[in-house]
Amino acid sequence: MKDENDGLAGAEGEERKLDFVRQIVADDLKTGKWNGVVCTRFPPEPNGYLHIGHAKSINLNYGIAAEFGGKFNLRFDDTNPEKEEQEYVDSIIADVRWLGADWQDRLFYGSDYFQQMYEWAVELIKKGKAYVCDLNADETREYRGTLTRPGKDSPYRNRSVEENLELFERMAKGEFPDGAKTLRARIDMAHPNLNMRDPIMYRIVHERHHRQGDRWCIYPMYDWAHGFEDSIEGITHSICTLEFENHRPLYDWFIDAVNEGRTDDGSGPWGRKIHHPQQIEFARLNLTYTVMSKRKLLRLVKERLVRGWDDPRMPTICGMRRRGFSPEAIRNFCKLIGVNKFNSTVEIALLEHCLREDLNKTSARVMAVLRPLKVVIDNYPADQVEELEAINNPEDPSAGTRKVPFSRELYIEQEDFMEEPPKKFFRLAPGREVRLRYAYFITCTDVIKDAEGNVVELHCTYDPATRGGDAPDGRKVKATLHWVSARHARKAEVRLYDNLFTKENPDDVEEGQDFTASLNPDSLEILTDCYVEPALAEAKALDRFQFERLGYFCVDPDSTPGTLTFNRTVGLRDTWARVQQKGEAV
RNA sequence: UGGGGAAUAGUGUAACGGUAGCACGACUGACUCUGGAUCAGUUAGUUCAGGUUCGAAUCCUGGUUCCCCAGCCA
Repeated sequence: MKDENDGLAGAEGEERKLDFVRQIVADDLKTGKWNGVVCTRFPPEPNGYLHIGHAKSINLNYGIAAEFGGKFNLRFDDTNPEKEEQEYVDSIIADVRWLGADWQDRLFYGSDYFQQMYEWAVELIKKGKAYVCDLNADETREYRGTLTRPGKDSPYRNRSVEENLELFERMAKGEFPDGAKTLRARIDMAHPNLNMRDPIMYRIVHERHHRQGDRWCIYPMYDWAHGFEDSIEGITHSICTLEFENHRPLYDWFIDAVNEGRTDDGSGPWGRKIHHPQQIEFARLNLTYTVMSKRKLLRLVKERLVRGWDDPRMPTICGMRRRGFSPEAIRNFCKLIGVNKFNSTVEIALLEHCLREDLNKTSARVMAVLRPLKVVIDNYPADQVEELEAINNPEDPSAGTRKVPFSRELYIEQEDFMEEPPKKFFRLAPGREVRLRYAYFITCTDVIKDAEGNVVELHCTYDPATRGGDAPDGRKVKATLHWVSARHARKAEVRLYDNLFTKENPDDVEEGQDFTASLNPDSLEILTDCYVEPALAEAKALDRFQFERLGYFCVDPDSTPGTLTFNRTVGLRDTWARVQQKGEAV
């Protein structure tokens, strides 16, 4: 922790630029506002899977704790039994851990504080700051007024403390049906901030809670619960997203209401003051060509528009993991996008940059042919096999080398051959010589076609003097192709992914349509006739590789020794594809 | 129309009254046994109008635009 603390200054010793949240934390540390304590938290509601937007929050909160020598809590904000499930709790724990945030032994549940919250609610009633209201949901809305018109007081607003106490107790005992009564804060029905118009603190819900069982039938609302969850845990900086800015006055009001009549030494009538954290809001992450709201992601899953929460096209953490993302790539992305107070949309290209940057350094290279074209080396002995040495990772010499089998019949990529090549096409063509990576120079001598005129097989000759890939006479070739030996290759299925949506902003649709109208029909392409080099036979789920010249690939959990299955995480930067596109554009 | 926030290259983000910088993208070129990686370079910006100041992205005034709020969701 010490090192990272020192890391406030960059490696070169220059000041690291602090985002506005870190600036606040640094200032608080300087002024001693919290006596040198820093405590943050990530407070997900277990009603969905985590996505890349949550990763931004996790990295912010955990990063601050780590950098400033503080603590980081993982806390489930499980105050609504109707939406929350253990499945989500489990997935969130796994995802936060995978992302590398360490909460040590501080895994908490807001629902564990229900009794304390209940007692504070009783205290507010006694202080005349809360009342039981019999208005139903529709009436409550009517009484609330509108953005421009003030609300009006509930007819139940002036019940006596005794009556409120009795009614609230009976609510908690389960004497009333769902929705019959609420406990509300007595603030100001004419307040310009609607959140302050006597907000509901408790509602009646006869529903089994995933942790509390049937112990409660009244459940606290977010505004009432959240500040106390932070307070109880000693959170110093309660970091949340922009839409809660309007709720901050209420966050503060509730804690101040409890603290009224309390003192620092506990001498007053209500005892010792409770901790009052500072809420700070930042802008949530938006990414081009994807959606980030839980509601929309849930819809994609429920309507089977994707294969599930962990579909590799999803921006969920589990989807990205299955796609082949590394936590490091995601962390670095979060570092680059920064933190601010205004809505912005980050280009997916930046995420892909971070991905490639990490994968380039860490992925073992391997050869695979996605769309095979058979090549016969006519002058190579029919029963000969050579083991050629290949480098596992040019970016990491310690990764060593491996042997790749070479024989007379090979597969190369269909797109690496053109019968009538345009000027800028450097790869194989009739009469042209190219290099097979780590193997030999070959020259195309004959093209075999089927009845429709499709190229189905190539005949070539090889130059035995170029073994290993270098010509002793110093002659050069303009292209190096990847290949696999037909006899030794393993068959594989490869799933290619593209953006899930065709539009930068999927919500940019015509009247009457919704974001599903922007779904990309070509976001998944399954190739079943692929060949990979034999070294891959042992690959395990989630192992990451670079298929040379093609991109980064990851073993899908569906993969079995019999049917190897890979996901394309992201392609390599492809200069040739761009040259081609420009050619088409002209 | 009430209240709360916010505006810096195409995108994301710095500059805290003193030369508007960085990253991604795009485009050149060098190098290369991955048309990858790497390296060098080019491109392009302070929402607008006033004011204060020797000096304004930064301070002040006014305008414009965008986001959030009327769940017994979080």
